[in-house]
Amino acid sequence: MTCILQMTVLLKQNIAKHISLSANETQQFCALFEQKLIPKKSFLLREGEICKFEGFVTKGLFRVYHIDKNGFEQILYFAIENWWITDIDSFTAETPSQLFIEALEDSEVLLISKKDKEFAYANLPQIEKLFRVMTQKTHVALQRRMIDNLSKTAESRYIEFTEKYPQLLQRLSNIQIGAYLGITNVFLSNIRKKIAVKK
Amino acid sequence: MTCILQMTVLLKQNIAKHISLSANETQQFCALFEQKLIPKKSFLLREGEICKFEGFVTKGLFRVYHIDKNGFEQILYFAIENWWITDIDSFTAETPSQLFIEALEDSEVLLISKKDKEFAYANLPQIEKLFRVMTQKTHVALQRRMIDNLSKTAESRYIEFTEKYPQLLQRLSNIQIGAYLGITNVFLSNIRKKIAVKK
DNA sequence: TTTATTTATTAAACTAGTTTAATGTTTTGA
DNA sequence: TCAAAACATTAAACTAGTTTAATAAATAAA
Repeated sequence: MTCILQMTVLLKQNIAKHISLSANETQQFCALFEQKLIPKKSFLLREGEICKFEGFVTKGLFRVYHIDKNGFEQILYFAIENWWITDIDSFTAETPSQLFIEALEDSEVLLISKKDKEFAYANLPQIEKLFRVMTQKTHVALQRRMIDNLSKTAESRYIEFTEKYPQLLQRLSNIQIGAYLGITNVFLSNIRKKIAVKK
Repeated sequence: MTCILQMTVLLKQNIAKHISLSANETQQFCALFEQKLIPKKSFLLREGEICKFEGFVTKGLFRVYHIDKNGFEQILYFAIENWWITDIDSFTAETPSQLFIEALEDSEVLLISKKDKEFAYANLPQIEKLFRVMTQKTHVALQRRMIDNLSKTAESRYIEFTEKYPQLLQRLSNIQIGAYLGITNVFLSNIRKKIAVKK
């Protein structure tokens, strides 16, 4: 387990990537987080629960996914070190979540509660900007993914995934990658074979 | 053409749906918008341009879409009265847009420039919250659409579209609806026939 | 009002991706 | 370290959705 001071270094760096925030405000904001260890295969959130946190991953790997009425899983996103995780819908509206958040590796996160986040919005004016900017960036990325899913074949989506997230590729099974791309692992096997033959 | 005072009523109502803002601040913010008429089939934004505005639709209908390298169109969203339109990526990063925004009917929008929006962020503290909250809601909606596209057949996506946006259905061609759902208009015809037979 | 253009429908051949199932491989856990 | 479970691969039959093309219907333009 990493020491909490060391972990907030990552968080502070991440904040600085989005906005410029005084050392004092940064310190006050980071003090609102608490560390939690999530062992592999355990859940930070399950469908039906109300999401009480917003999290920043400092170690490990999570998947955020939905299970449809036929029992198939769709992965909304993966989160490794330096990524944020939450069910933004359940967190803000305080409604039961339709998502699962599961650790795929032994993981560590910094969590902030809804109450403390509201405290930050009320008392640290720049925090509102931080989350506006971050949500915008996340939204732009999802818009691009939406367009890709509407227009590209599974093969080119897979190739682009391998180019965009090479570090994730090593850490994920084909089943997980398929659930992100929207295809079965069987078809992903075919794609991989086809690509291998080409080379 | 509607009078500008009348149009800002819609804008004020829309703001009030997201946050509570004093009459004074509402007034100051709304004064930053200017009205523009966009005739049917003309463009508010074209690929390659830098998006200089954020817009609020007070009349008419727009589509925000991308054209892929094979010349096919993917519709990111439609916007009718009370919807906001922009290319958030191009607007914030000031990079060339990959999107087109086209009026499908004679339309009216209230536009705010980047400079005036930054003025609002700097001087009207609640405006930061307004756009954080709106971006969050938009993002939640896109997350749901993403999951639907990963898990549901075109037929059920079409049925859900007709249930969710009955007022849009009347105003759009099958070609537009198909480009939103990610299917060809030929296949959409098949779906419509199949549904009609069922009834 | 007539003509040109866009849109919707249908059919038929095709392709991308699924399903089921069998087999071998890797990982996990007691 | 051994057995069980999870994962990856392959094949074969199948289905959802595309492509091309022809025809009819609706809309727009002159």
